[in-house]
Amino acid sequence: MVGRMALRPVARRAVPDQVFEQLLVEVIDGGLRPGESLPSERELAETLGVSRAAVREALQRLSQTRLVEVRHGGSTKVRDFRRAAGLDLLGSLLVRDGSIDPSVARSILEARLVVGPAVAALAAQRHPDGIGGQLQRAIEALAAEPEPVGWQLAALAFWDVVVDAADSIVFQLMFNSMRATYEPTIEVLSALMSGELNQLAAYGSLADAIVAGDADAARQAAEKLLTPSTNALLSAFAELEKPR
Amino acid sequence: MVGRMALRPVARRAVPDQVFEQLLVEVIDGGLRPGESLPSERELAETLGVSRAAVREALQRLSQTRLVEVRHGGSTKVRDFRRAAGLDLLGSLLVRDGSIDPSVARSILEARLVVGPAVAALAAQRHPDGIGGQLQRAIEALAAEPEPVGWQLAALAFWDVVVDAADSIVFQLMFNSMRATYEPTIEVLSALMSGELNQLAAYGSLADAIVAGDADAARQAAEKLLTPSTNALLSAFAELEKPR
DNA sequence: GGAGGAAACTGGTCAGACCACTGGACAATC
DNA sequence: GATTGTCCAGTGGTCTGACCAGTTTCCTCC
Repeated sequence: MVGRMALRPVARRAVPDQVFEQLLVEVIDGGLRPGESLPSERELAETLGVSRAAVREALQRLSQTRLVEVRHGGSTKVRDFRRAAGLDLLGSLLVRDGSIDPSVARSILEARLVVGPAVAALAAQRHPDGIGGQLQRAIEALAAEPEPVGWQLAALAFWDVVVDAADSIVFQLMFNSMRATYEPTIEVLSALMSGELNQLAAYGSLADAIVAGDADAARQAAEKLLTPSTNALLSAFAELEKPR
Repeated sequence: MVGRMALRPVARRAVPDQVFEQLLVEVIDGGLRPGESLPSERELAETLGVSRAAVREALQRLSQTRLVEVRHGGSTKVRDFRRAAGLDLLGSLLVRDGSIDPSVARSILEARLVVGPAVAALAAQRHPDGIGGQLQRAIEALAAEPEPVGWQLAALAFWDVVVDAADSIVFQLMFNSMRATYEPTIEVLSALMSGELNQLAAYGSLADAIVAGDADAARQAAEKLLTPSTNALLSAFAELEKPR
């Protein structure tokens, strides 16, 4: 029975995870430049004091993320992640050394402002059966949520319904990638956004437009919903980004 | 020295790749349903006649793709890939049994029509130094290209310049994911699009708008550039998608 | 100088062992 | 009777060391 001892779960990270992260940082921060060869697996294993299997696992993950290129018999080479990596790398780029990279955050907000309204319009265009009830329930959950973090999660759940209604696998997967990027930072960001987002009415308008099947209205409602928080955060991050 | 014998390189796929693909298909096609448990690694290894290391590598790749959830001590469970997987799964969804899934292709075209103009607008808004020359060279390469496949590659190179100019890491990574999805199918799709895309002038207008820094004009030029091929392919795929 | 080929790399795969964790069965306790 | 604690079988995590399969290097031989 723990009282107010403020105990945190012990972070017990897997060995290949640690190797992966070390190499990831090297690649992203430019310690290993594109075209450069990595040390051999045996060498890395010895250097890091882990088994070759662990190194292999890490390298293979880097390979799947398209950060390196592994060739049987040859040496493993670093790729240019800006030209090769997929959207799933975004999380690693957003959070660095435990803090948020403002330029990446800016980019995320920009993209959200483009994609959100488009998805809303598609959802309205298709407005599948039952969407009204789902949106209703999502909004009720939103209204009932006192905590900022819970509010963010409820907002994600709302958008989840919208994305699902849009019936577009690409936007669905994009949304998944974005959520995977966003969720780990939710504690930090929800604090910044807490004052901005209590605009239940805007969610209502968006839901109405989707149910009505009015694509243009849905697009506009989504823009209206996203613009305030986007601008607020954008200017906050622009401030941080100054020493560029 | 091989003459015209039409010999193809022997496909010598790595063992973990084959295991990965088998499990991937099971998950995507629903042979393994979300929440369901996979057989243990030892069991899979025996069933498939490979070492446990190979199975582990495949499972770990599935895990990174968020298709399964691996828990130390517990069993590995299938996730709902539609709700969890990232944009990098798109390639596996687009091409199935060697043929293209029309509903996925439709979704890609929709997304392209949304994101392309937005990226063009951003590129115009920022219009970095030297962008004019880069666009010029990309267009020249396009003009000089006789083959459909090479034309598609040159078009990708053009967009590469645009995306780079937009200075948005999110759109850059999205573009990378899309390109990774598209490139393997380029032989098939370039044939479908060959008649549609010889609109060099549209590329010119887009480049002009970007160089001029006119975001709205760039957005419109991009729409004008993408709309014809989008509609052509969309209706072609809609035809295929009928028996839904 | 060029072609061929050995040798010393590299990554790929396997086998088997042992560690660390989970979850359920079961006994001890209240 | 419900709760707590313990144990144990099964699962994934890691290591070792060996061998296979490609690449690259470089040296020999023509």
